[in-house]
Amino acid sequence: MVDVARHAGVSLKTVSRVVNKAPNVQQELVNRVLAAVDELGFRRNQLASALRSGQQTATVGLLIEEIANPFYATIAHVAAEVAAGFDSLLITASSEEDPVREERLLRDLCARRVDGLLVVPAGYDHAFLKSEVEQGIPVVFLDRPAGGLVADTVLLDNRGGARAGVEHLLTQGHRRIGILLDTIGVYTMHERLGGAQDALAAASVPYDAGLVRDGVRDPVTAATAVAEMLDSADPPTAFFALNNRITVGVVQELWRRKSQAAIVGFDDFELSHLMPMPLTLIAYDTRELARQAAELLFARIAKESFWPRTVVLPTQLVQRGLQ
Amino acid sequence: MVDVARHAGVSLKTVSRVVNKAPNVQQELVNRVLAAVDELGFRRNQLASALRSGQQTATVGLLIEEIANPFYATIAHVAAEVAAGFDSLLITASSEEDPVREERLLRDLCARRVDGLLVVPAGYDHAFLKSEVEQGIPVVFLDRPAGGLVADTVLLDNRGGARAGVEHLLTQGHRRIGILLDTIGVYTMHERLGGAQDALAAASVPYDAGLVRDGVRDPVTAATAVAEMLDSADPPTAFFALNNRITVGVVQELWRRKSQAAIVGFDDFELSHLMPMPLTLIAYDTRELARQAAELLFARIAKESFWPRTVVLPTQLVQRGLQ
DNA sequence: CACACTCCATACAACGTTGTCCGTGTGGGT
DNA sequence: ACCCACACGGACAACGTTGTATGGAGTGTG
Repeated sequence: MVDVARHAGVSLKTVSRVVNKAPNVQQELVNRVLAAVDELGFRRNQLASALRSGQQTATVGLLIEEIANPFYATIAHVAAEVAAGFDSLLITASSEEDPVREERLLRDLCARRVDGLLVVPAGYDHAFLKSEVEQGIPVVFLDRPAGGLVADTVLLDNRGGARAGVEHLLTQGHRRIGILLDTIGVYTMHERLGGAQDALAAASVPYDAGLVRDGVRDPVTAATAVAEMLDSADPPTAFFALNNRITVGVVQELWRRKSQAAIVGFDDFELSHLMPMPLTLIAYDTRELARQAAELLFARIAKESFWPRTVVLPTQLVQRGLQ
Repeated sequence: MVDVARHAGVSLKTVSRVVNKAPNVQQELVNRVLAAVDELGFRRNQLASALRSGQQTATVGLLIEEIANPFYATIAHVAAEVAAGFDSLLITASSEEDPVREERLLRDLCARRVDGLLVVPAGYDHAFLKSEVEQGIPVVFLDRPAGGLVADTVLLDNRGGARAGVEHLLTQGHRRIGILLDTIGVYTMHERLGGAQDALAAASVPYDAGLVRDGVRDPVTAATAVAEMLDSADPPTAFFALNNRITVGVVQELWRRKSQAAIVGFDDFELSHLMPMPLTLIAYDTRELARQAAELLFARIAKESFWPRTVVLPTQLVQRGLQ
């Protein structure tokens, strides 16, 4: 800035005024300064600026599990969109479902003095964020609730959606329903399984733990699990897949052996309508999930104070696949 | 830090030494300081740290078109992985194919003093980055080359891949091949179309501009274009889709009308093997593309000096879809 | 001609941290 | 008793920017 001032023949302070679009500067000087800025290729140092003038880094942290997953990619997209509306950029970090990594990344983001945090929790204890929150960094959790911390949260109606999905199978006469899920420890999986159990109980269908498989991490293990269950003595006539990767695996195996078993899956996915068999899916608006969370965060950043909110978004039963 | 020093009964300087893991500090003092850090919830201010000690923000900028697109999501994932290996975080920004937005975002990233930039260009002129590069911010371009700037670049063999794809159709006897592409102005599209023309010319098949449709932005317009071409007087017997969104649209329309036309598509995609008809796809290793670019960038950041490199990665013809 | 007002220069401190230099005390080796 | 390395404190400047304060030149007003 000193160079720019010299080059434009004005004072350092005037350059600062121009760069910050402060009023009370003659148009001619503004032009001279801008010309000098252009000529010297000057860019104001955001670090120094943020350091000096209180705390506005115009940067927001987003912590997700894995950016390659379309669900989180959508969240990142919407969050970036909302952030852009507030002239902010997004630092996206992936915890890979590892609570240790999660804590390290969140601390790092705080050290960078981001204006706020959007977090899809991987761990169960976020008490370590308490001091940061007290020091004024707003945090909004989405998709999963925080542990040991009262904070704004935006969730999906996992339980209600799962219940509706299983009810759909029950009204079609299915009584033996294979249920496939990823890690039971993850909040969403736990809730969805709970919803399925609710539906079974409401219809007085006994809950058979032998029909439930957990640790189904990807399409391949899902296909294997389906094969085993279908080859058992009393096979299921329908499957409930608790996420879209599992749904894909189930489709693959059922199609391979031309099975007529029904499928209900949690999560819609991009090419679901091109799948070779009818699917009933529990869909929801991922964009809306992210939008609400991001806007909540920026409301907090703008110092709007209100009690921590928890928003729960509805799900919807839809029919997909080639008929 | 002053508070921490007081609380631990040591000097400010010693706290700095401990926080920076400098040698020559007694273990007992280290423990006292760390205890005080923990108790007061102190986090070193990265901004101030980076400002003072030269330039190491441990942050890298990634500019892509759109994070919701799985191709870019994969790039973001790998870039973040590599960055994590260097204890860095990623600021991801989406240009949405808008050169104006691109320039604004890149300037913003430079103002934040990122250690380096990974850029998938949207515009054609990146001369404005020259001064930044001279000031020491390394830039690596990927998937598309930069305009008006000599810099490290990692590309795919778009032309060779497209040529191989069309050659595949030609050897199967197809002579009328419908070609569908997105904006011709985009580098990748231009190269792929060029490769297709190369193949046609090599086989002495006349190039019929009536068989080429551009401006095919999504699956729906692709399906419409396919319908129109099939309903024309002399319909194509095969289609070459220049990206995966177009491929999906072609599949949809061909399946709807039970057409036997052949498909070759550029880009593989996640559920391609579950598509209801055989597809020949030009696949490539997106992860490798991103990995090479990211590692090139960090090599530059580590001040390894060598002539700007251009790396071109091969493509591969693969068979997909339910047979 | 005194007065207020605008526009700007100059000077200085501060944001939180780190590099440098110097000074001091301690313990170990000759 | 000597020297020396080591561990630490204290003081200060600096990174690039912005907020505050002060004063001066120029313009317009009564």
